[in-house]
Amino acid sequence: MSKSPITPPLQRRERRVLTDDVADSLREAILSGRFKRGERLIEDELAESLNVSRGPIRQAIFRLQQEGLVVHETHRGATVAQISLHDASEIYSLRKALEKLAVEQACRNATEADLAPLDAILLLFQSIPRASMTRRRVAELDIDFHDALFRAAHHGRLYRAWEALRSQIFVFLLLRDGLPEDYLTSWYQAHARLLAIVRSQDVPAAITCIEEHIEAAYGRLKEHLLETEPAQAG
Amino acid sequence: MSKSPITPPLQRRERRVLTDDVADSLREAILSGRFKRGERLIEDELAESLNVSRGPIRQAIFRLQQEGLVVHETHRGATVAQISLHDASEIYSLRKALEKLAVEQACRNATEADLAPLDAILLLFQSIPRASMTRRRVAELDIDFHDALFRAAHHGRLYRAWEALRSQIFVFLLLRDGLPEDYLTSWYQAHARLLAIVRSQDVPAAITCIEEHIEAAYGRLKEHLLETEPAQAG
DNA sequence: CTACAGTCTACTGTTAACAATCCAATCAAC
DNA sequence: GTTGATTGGATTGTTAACAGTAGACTGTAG
Repeated sequence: MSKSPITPPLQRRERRVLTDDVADSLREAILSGRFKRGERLIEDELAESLNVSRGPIRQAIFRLQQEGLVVHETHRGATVAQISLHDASEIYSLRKALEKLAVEQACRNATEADLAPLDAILLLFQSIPRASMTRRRVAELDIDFHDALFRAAHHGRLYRAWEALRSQIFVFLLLRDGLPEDYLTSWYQAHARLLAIVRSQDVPAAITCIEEHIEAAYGRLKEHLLETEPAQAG
Repeated sequence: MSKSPITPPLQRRERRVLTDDVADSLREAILSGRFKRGERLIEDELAESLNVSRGPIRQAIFRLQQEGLVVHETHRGATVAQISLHDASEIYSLRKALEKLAVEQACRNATEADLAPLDAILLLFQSIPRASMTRRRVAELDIDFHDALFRAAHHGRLYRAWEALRSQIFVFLLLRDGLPEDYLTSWYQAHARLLAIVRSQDVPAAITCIEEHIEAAYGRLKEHLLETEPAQAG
């Protein structure tokens, strides 16, 4: 029993492997727009440009497919995923179901240590001058906040389901160009309110709050998509 | 979990590749108990016994990891997943969230053609003599029923989230040994009722119904787990 | 007996060559 | 002009050999 008294601080260092690096590179390339939607991902090309063999490339592509960034068809290769209005509907309806469960579990299971990262993100948000705030920066903070929320739920399978949506949501957050002042203000207020409710462990209030939160986000996205690309109704 | 023999009309024939066969073999071996929980899966051994190289084996293992049947650690290999009470809690809480969304979407989107497979499964259930009914057979019909329900929701991402749980739920359904008469009766009634409500497109009723359905299943499972293995409270 | 260093083996991660498949271009037939 | 077969190049699926790591095993010292 007294084998190793100190467990939590030192975790087994997560070994990184080539596939991990490749997946990160490709993800970044897609999210930054260097690979355009619908573009083919050719294993040989990627292998050469990243200086690895095709093995890790294939595995990374498979992983990105799980994340919804890439579509893969047998013997036909992988392409960067296209998103339509229908995809947005799927993503946000599933997201709402997942986050409702997440806040419920977070209310019940989260310790103060779990919620600290959420505070930190809000603090970081406020510390950044509005002038130097970019769309991408807000998107990162947004994803990080919700990611921390899912972690706080202490629910491994729920977290993995969230991982399958996370990158796709990030894509949506990057879509809009402007960054109006009132958006930044309401962003902070909405997330601070959500965190306060979770901290108070009021499950019904938390569920209502997250529902409104997600629905509002979906509403803004839908409006934007209808404005810019009314054609593809998926 | 029987494969639907009817190919969907006018769709690109799904090309099968070695990885698919390997994944099926391994899944079957795990679900049938030939590979025991916690057992290591050694790539070379599997490759030799299945007469393929290690490439497809590795890919299949990653796929099974996604399904939650195996656990993989870098440089340490894959083992058959162990399930604890905590896992059961995760699986059923997530399942409830997913199925609530599924019935809601099914109420809204499902055509009569989508619901026909559900009728067929119930009919098939009744056509099998109680004497020749096995635990495994009921489990297959159960999974098939819910699988058809998820398909009827017409929600690709939701279906993929369900796929990540499906096999694990199947494992739970196989756990219990007996097959009491009243279980068979209530199984039929519960599923027939659920289908009727979905067909009537009464969303709130359907959600309530599926909640009770999943909670009842979880209750039975928990009771069983506490009886047989009260040690691992994981 | 316990603790620790060095070796050894079994296994996974990676690579590069080989085989099978798709797709577009070409051309013949109707 | 459209349909259907053919062929060649590009690209993915598969294999087998190579490289690196984790864990067990030995032996030694305290």
